[in-house]
Amino acid sequence: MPDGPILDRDFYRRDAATVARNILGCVLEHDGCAGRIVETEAYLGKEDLAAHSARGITPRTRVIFGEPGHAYVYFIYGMHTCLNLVCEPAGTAGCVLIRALEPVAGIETMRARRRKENLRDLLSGPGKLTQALGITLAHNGVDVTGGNLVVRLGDGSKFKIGMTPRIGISECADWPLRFVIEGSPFLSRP
DNA sequence: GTTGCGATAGTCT
DNA sequence: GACTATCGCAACG
Repeated sequence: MPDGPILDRDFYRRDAATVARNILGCVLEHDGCAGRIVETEAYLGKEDLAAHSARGITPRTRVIFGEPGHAYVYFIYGMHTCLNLVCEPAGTAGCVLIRALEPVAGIETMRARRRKENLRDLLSGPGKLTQALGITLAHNGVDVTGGNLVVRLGDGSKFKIGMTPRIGISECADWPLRFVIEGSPFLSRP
């Protein structure tokens, strides 16, 4: 299992694009399953019309405006859940969508949950990784700086960061806020 | 390997 | 009542 230090709240108390870039290579861990973060997207506050927080605080978006270092989990397309990490100081909206991971630990459990054998089918998409790790709507609002859902610092290995437009949105579709570990075989899309 | 489409339900207008 | 920050499978080449 990974043993790096858990990222603290100050790590998340910055703008979403900075956190999205800096969290690449870190390890997301939940209940014995873990994966290295290889793909993220930043969602900003008010001027980012693609963000759920763009139209202010609602029952659903409340946690995005809260303390950084918490999980924002939402339900989409009638069958999938996606995991975000809340950034920016309390009162300011901003979050990072975790889009893809490289399998690190708990691989047999993840295979069983996904009903797929191939490592590249386990965590290569926002809906897939929540299913593989066992993350549900019950995790909405939980603290990720301590508990059974945490992010740890990576092993320090070097990689090249790529920037592209975000996937699956129509507003602000040309903003380069998707960050990837270039060349990783575990991305949701190259 | 690539493209196209249907499934399915919460959230907001 | 419209619209999704998606996925998997079927039909092609």
